[in-house]
Amino acid sequence: MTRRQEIIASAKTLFRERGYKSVSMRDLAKVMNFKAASLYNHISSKEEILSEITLNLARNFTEEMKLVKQIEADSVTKLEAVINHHIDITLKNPEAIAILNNDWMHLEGSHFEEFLKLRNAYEQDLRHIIEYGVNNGELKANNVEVILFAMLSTLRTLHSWYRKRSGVNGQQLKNDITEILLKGIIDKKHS
Amino acid sequence: MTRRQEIIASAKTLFRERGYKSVSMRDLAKVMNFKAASLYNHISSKEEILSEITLNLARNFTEEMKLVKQIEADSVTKLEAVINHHIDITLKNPEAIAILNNDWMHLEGSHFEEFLKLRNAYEQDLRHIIEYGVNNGELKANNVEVILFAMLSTLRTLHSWYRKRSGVNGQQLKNDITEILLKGIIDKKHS
DNA sequence: GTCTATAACCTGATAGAC
DNA sequence: GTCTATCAGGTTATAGAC
Repeated sequence: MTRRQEIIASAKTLFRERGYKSVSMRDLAKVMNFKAASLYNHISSKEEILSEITLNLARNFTEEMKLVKQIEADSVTKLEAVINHHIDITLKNPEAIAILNNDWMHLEGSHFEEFLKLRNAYEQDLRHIIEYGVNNGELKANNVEVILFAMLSTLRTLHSWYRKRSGVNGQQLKNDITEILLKGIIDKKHS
Repeated sequence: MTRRQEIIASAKTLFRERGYKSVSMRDLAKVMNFKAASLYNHISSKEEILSEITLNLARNFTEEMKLVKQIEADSVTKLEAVINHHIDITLKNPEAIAILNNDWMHLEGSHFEEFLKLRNAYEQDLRHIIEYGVNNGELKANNVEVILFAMLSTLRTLHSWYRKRSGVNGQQLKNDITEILLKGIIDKKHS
């Protein structure tokens, strides 16, 4: 692991814990056991650390969505694939997801623009999958935007819940979340 | 509206837009059309503004949950009431909810402690409603924690989605979200 | 109740010795 | 590649004139 990677790894922990704006370069240097000035031999600015963390993750999501779009399947199967990919990424990168959710607005210039582009494209792809399912009768004719929002809200904040109960079984989590999001929580066998 | 209330109203907009840590007292004074020092005739610290915004809202949620606990009804009816209350509060205070979600960790001392206490109690009350429903067969025997998390994630981030499509009908929103959270999105009539 | 001035400190980032 | 020293500016908050 290069020094640069170590810096980014430490930043992930601190940024997640206290927020990007509350962590100073001196704070970051302290946990690395050297001085703030030395950080600049490995990175060129604080914002570069933020963009490396968030844009790598956003590109990761974009790649996974590309795979989902390529499979030949119905809408529900594709939604299950999106959920599974999202959970896989969350279990591997909970800190980066938290930072992306909370601090993306502190990206600057072209980094900010690239992030918005990737996020909007991801949402648009998921919207199309849902619309397709509504149009062919797989999904209820609810407001597509509300379905999209409910799914993304749950998936995007999974990291915060997973943190409190780590050690949870990944496959079990996928099953539970897929069941709840797609089929709801009411037991039809009742009453 | 007192000057103090005007300051807090302006702070709600700025804190939501850029985050508590990124808004300086000079920024806040500027939109009020006076100087930073003058703010201190009406408030005693920046953190006091944050705590007023977030703790008032958290107490509001606690009161609504108290009403839900008092009604005599089954689990599903209580969950519907929680969803309706949450949506009502969101439509009235979208800025405060965003700030509470993103910046609660910047509360200090007793404010921080009170917030955690209120939030944990709210989650615990909701957990009990869900557990009751699972035990009497109303709800599926999914992981209670996953159900709790999925509901709260959706409700807590509703403000961000509502912002982009304001003017949405409140009752329609309640119906859609209740349907999706409780009954899922798959159309059982299909295949 | 708002102002100017300022205290005391923190911020990201750079220059240059070693 | 890490250090010390420092720049140029920003931060919350206070003192005291008006």
